[in-house]
Amino acid sequence: MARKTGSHSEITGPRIRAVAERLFARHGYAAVSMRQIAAEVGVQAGALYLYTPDKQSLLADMMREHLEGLLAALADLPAPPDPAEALAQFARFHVDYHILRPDAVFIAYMELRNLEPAHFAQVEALRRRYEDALEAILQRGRDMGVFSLPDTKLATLALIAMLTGVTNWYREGGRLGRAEVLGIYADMALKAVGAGPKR
Amino acid sequence: MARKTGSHSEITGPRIRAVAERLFARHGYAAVSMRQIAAEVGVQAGALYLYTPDKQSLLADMMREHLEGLLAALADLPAPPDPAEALAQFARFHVDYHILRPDAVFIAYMELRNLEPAHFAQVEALRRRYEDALEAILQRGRDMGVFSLPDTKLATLALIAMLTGVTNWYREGGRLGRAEVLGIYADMALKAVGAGPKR
DNA sequence: GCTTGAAATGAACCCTTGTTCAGTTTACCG
DNA sequence: CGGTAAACTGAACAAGGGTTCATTTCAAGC
Repeated sequence: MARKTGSHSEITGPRIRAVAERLFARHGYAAVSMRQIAAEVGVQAGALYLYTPDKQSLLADMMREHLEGLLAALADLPAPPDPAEALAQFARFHVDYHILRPDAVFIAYMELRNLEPAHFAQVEALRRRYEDALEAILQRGRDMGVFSLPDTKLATLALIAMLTGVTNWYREGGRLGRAEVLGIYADMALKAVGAGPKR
Repeated sequence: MARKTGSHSEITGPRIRAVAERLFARHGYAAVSMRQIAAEVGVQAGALYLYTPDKQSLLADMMREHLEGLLAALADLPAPPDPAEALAQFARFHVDYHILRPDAVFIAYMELRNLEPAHFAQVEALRRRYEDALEAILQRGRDMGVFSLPDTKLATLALIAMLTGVTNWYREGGRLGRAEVLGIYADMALKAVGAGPKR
């Protein structure tokens, strides 16, 4: 039988993913070598291949899992009937989720170009599904006359860019607290689409 | 004397920068080799070193020049007394400038991590100056009571992220024209800070 | 305690990297 | 037309890349 206590496989596997995520985010996928990852994990480079078929899969799996987690968390939210409330909830959710995972977010948005076509298509489809969720909210708000939007697709991308930008500067323990930041971004999002902030 | 007509140096130099810009934007600095650049220019790798001391300088110069151009263009704008007008002008300017140079923009925002500390400091200072220009507009609008902003620094970064996001999707000849896009972004920016769109 | 097999080593594989440089080409100047 | 210097080649360098694999380690189960 497989070993249990004392076995390292259940520790090394996740550690590789964690280290790779941090290094990829910090220096970029192409700039990080398998030997660097191995060194930080405390293992030889060859050992990495017990946990991943190759470097590319390490990246692709990481991105896919991040986006699947994001979509799953989004699906767990209630669906408020009021579009303004739905948008405020989305904005808070998005900022909060991204603030807590800056490395994964950065990689998912920046390393798309380093994916082979097959992996790229998978990841892009997931991202598209997420954007569609926001666009549906905007569409409904516009149909109900509470949002004023010349173009919902453009607004979707503009809002996501604005909200995701939080990862560029937010640091835990900084000048602004997390709750505060969520509120400000949600307000800006609501105002940007022509709805008053939720009180 | 130096040759003039027939000399390639005044052609090869700019071509190297142009090719490098496109490749860095497409694949990332670390993923592009000097041999790839040379091949696209139609020259041997060694010849690149007649025009740049090393690969790192190629990147750093590119980023510095982009940001200097951005700041110079910004400085050429008039300074409208009305904050809302100033913000609308800034938004239009930012989107327009970025739409026309997607590769340079992408590199300036994404390859910061690949700069050596000395180059990084220079580039970061330029970017900071640009952000400060927008923050000054927001600050003045808030002081005059026409913008409602809990935090001007956060708003600055949120707006820049939103506006810069245009490079993620805008393509010349697409569904929306450039003028149209400028207008929509400017409106969203104004609304986001609590000012009505300029008419 | 001995066997077993998963976990990890460490050396090797071949390829590509950034960079250098002695030598060749080329087109202008005098 | 010959000399000159700029522009470029092409081969070499040492270092590091991703990946493989025969071998060693060692805790778990009998």
